[in-house]
Amino acid sequence: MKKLFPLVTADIALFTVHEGSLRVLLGKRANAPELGKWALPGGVLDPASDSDLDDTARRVLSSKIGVDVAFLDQVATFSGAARDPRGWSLSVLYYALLPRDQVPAVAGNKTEAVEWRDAFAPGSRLAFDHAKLVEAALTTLRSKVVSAALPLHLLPERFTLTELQRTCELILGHSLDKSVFRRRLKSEPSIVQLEGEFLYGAQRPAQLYRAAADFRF
Amino acid sequence: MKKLFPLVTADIALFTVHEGSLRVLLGKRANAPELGKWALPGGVLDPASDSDLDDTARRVLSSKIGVDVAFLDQVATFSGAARDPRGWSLSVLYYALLPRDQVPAVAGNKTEAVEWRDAFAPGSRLAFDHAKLVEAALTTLRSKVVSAALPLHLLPERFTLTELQRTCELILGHSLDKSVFRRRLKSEPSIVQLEGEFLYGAQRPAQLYRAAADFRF
DNA sequence: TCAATAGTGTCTCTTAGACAATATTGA
DNA sequence: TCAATATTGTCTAAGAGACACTATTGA
Repeated sequence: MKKLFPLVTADIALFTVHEGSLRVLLGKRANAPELGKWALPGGVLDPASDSDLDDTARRVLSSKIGVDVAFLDQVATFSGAARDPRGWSLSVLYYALLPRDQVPAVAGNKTEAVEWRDAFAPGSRLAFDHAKLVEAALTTLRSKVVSAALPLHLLPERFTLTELQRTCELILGHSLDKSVFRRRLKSEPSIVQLEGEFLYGAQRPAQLYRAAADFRF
Repeated sequence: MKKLFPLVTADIALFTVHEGSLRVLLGKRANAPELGKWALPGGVLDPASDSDLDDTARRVLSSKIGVDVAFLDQVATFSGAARDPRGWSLSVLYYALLPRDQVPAVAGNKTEAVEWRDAFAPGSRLAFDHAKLVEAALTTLRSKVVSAALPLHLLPERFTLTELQRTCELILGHSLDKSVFRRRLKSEPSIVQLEGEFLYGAQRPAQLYRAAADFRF
């Protein structure tokens, strides 16, 4: 007998920047089906406790991964009879961004096996259709970088323009012109200069910035 | 007792151009809840016959409205416990485009009450959260017009550049410069000039064009 | 001829892109 | 001083926007 209801889940592509590359978090599946394969973190909707699917996604990240992300948004919905051996399933895919200085929090927390994989090459044999999901999340992420200040969500609270540029470059996959990049930021209200605060290194100090107070997206 | 499974539906914002404005199709609800209110066409997923949710959407359009659309794409997914009095529900919202010369086919077919409403003012008291859904579909539609040749799906097979421009203007809600518009189309491979074919009216004849054979988007 | 719309040309201004030049630190 | 990176400036070319101009039909 066929099931009358689909399995409804929220899956999350959690991105961060780690060791100089854009990463996505994968977990090793501890249950059948696809036991032992790597998959995006996700969980089944619980109508009793989730007021909507965003809730489901946040609950999964909080309980399974141990992080509460500031930024979470939908990518698309994947559905069908063929994508999960248990039968008809529907996954709403989210993408979330974790500031790179919060990466250690993830590694420490859990006994379950999780890995930060290179987002552009997350591995060849992911569970279910998750290779496709990663691809889709990456496309959405990229499309947002062009116009918006989205990558602020991947940076620490205080950052330099060079750091912001590097982050954009990592996501886009190609280098940007320093001069052009800075010129555009001049008219970007979501980026605020921290008057008199600098990052000191082995060279000329770099001006520090922060996201505007009302910065949301 | 709470339900353990959400109600999964596909809702469709079917757009067309009619009498000089952008329209969206609404149907009068014939069942409770929200009986008598106007809503986007939609239907419950049938796992037995739908291979994925796109299938559900196409089935709804075909059976309830009587059209098979060429273009159908996702907008976003709306979910939660509060949006439908029957309980936890999840709707994947699609938008579809109907060429304006196929509008009569819809009107004729059905005994159920359907109306082509102005997409920017579909009415104040739509069923459920459908006013929000229309808004979201409209935003997506607009965002696609800027860069792409999407409005081709709203035009007859053969069309003039002025017709194409008017259609873009209807969607965007503001007028476009003729010269700029045509200049951009010069480098648009999805639009093909029909050599020697013209539309004759009460003035200078207009060159006819068609969408490129491989045009999908 | 005129009205009406199709289609083209031209000017300016903004901005992207490339790249050079300058500035400021620690070593 | 030099190495390294931050920050700014300059030139050019492409494109957007505004708007004027020409073209071609039916009445």
